[in-house]
Amino acid sequence: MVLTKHFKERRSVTTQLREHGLRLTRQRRVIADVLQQAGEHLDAPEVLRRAQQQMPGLHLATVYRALESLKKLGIIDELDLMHVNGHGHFYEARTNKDHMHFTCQRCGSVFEIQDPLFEKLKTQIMDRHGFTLRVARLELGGLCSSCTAKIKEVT
Amino acid sequence: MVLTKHFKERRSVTTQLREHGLRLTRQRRVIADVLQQAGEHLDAPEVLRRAQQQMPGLHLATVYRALESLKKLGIIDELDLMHVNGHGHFYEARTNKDHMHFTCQRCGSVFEIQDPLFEKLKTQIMDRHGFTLRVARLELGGLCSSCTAKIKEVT
DNA sequence: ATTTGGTTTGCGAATTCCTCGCAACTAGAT
DNA sequence: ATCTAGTTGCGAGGAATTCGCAAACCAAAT
Repeated sequence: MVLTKHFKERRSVTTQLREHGLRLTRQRRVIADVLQQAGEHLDAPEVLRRAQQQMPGLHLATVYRALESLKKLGIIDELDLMHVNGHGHFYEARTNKDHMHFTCQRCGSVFEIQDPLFEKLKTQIMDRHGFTLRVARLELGGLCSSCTAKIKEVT
Repeated sequence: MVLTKHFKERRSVTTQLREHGLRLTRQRRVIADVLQQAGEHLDAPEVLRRAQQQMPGLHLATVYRALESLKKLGIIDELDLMHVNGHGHFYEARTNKDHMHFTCQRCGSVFEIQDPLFEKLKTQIMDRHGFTLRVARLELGGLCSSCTAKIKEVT
C-alpha cells in the first residue's frame, strides 16, 4: 500500500516541510505520492486528475501551490521538455540519480539520459564558482535516432 | 554601423531562412539585431521595446512569431532562468561558444558559465544515442557564492 | 481532548504570457 | 513590373498560472 511503501520518504518530507514552516497536509501528501508513483513527467492538470481519484474535491490551484512548495524543497523537479506542446510545465519526483531529458522535436518522444559526466560537470561548476547548487536541469532537443534516419531518407 | 557589423551573419541568416521557406523581413532583421546587440537574455516585451526604437509600429505578436522562427533556425536560444520572475521566457543570440546559465535563487543574478566538459557531455550523448542535437539548455539554480556566504553567517 | 493561531484550501476572478484569424502588405522569384 | 506565397498588425481569444478571501485544517501547547 502507498502509505507503507513511502513511509520513510514521507517522514523526511514532513521534516523538510516543517523546517520551512510548512505543513504536511493531505493534499500535499497525495500530490507528492502521485508524482512518486508516476515516476514520469506529468503536467499540472494530469497531476490533478490522478490526485482526484483519492481526493475528489481537490482544486487545480492547490495543485499549483503544492507543486511550488515541493519544488522549493527539492522534492520534485520542473521541466518544460522543449515546449513540445504549448508552454506548460512538467513535474517529476526527484530520485537519487539525476538525469537529463532529451525531447525529439519531430516525434515528441522523451528520453531520460544518465551520464557520470553530468555529475562531474555539476561538481566542477560548484567547486570552481563556489555556488550552492540546488537544481540542475539539462534539457536537450533535436531528433531521436529513428527520426534522424527518416530525415536522411527524404533528402 | 549595425548593417556592416552583422553583414556576414545577416547573409547567412537569409540563407537559413530561405532554406526553410521563410523570408528575411525588416522586423525579423531588427529583432535579430536587437538580440545580437544585447548579447544578453531579454524577454519578449523588452525585445519589443528595443526593436520599436527602430520600428515604432512593431507588434508584440510579431516579436513572438519572430522569436519562434529564429529559435527554430538555431539563431537564438530560449531560457527560463529558473523562472525567477513569473513564467516568461528569455532569449539570447547564439554564439559559437555554448554556455550554461546559473541563476541565484536568492539575489536573482545570472551567471554564464563555460566548461569544456559541457561540450564533451553533449558530444558523448549524441554519439551514444544517435541523436541529432539541435538545442542543449543547461540551467542551474541555487545560491551564488556571495549568497552562500550570507546564508552561513545567519546560521 | 481541547484550544489556539497561524497555514492552507477551495473557489472564482484576475493576470500573465502567448497564439490565432484575417485583411492588408511585402519579399523575392520570374 | 508583376505575381504569389509568406508575413504583419491588430484585436480577440486561449492556455497556464496566480490571487484574494472566508472557511477549514494542522499541529503545538495546554
